Amino acid sequence: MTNQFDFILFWPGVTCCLQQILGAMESQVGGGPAGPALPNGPLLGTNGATDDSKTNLIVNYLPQNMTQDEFKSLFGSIGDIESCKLVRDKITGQSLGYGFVNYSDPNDADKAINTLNGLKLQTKTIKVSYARPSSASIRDANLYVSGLPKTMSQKEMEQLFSQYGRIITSRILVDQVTGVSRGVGFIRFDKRIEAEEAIKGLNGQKPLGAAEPITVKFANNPSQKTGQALLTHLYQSSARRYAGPLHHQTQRFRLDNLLNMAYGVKRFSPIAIDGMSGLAGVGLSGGAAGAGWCIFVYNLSPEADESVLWQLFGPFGAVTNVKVIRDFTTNKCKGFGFVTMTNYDEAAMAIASLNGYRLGERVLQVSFKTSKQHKA
DNA sequence: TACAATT
Repeated sequence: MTNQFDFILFWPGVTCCLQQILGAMESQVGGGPAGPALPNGPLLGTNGATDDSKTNLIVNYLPQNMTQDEFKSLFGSIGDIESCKLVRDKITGQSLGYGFVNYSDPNDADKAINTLNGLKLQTKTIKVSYARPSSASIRDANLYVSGLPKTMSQKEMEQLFSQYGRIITSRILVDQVTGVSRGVGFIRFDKRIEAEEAIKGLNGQKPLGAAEPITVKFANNPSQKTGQALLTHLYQSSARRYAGPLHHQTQRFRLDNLLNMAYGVKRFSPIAIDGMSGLAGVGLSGGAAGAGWCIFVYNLSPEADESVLWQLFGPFGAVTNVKVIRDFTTNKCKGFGFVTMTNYDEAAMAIASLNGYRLGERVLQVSFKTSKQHKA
């Protein structure tokens, strides 16, 4: 593997070759964080001073499964490496998606930026740039921002935050299909104190003439996640659960549904009558899973997962998306979730049937999602 | 307990 890299990287069209080689590496959602600069084997001179500013690089957005050896091989193809480090989670050893490379020759560092920055590896486009000197003052300077107006661009967000300090990276998360903003983003400042000031100044504030205030807080660091939560997350990501005791219930729902239709239950579609004028504020929406009716499901147990929502709503018709809202730290369900259904009639039927339904010890409350809680 | 979002 290492030799393959060394050989192929001498040739033009490196991107294509690399993608073939790395194609076997498993794709993984979630980008690498723009990590804080970390000590990278500093070599202290006799005067005790070190200047790595022209040789030490930070590499962001590496594919999740790239190994230390592959990392070293890729960047070692440019020139002699003084040291390099793929940053990994302390507990699990998983790559955090970024690393550092310190070249012997500043010219090679420059060459690495010109050659490898923007290189596409699997689903990622890697970023290669000079690393800032390691310092406590630049740690924990990453902010998570939510409630942004959907129309706000990354540039506009930067303009809003730039009054508090130097921005190192920023990002607005977008719907993968439509490309529309999800109203959530990240801002990494150069200094932690700048991030603190931005929280003081902007958290709970309305940008420009925005209708709603934004939330600004320190971003959670994936490496701070507990090992248990991480394992739970990995398990939930890959496991496909099958219904146990729930199965007979879904069969009953399906039967109810068929009976209702067979006996001509009134199927009122406001769309056909008044063009949705009576439905302002309810859950018709576009989204990653396509347009549909978003349903709010309340009183789920902390252990609830997506499969229960599929099981409950699937029998009523086309379900394009389900989501259990979890606490980011504990991975426990926060008590509610969302279901998107394509057709109004089927969504209405599901709501009418499932609202008040007892699931285990809990009575579900099911309704169309409202855009704002204070609205009726 | 009541309407998300974590690169």
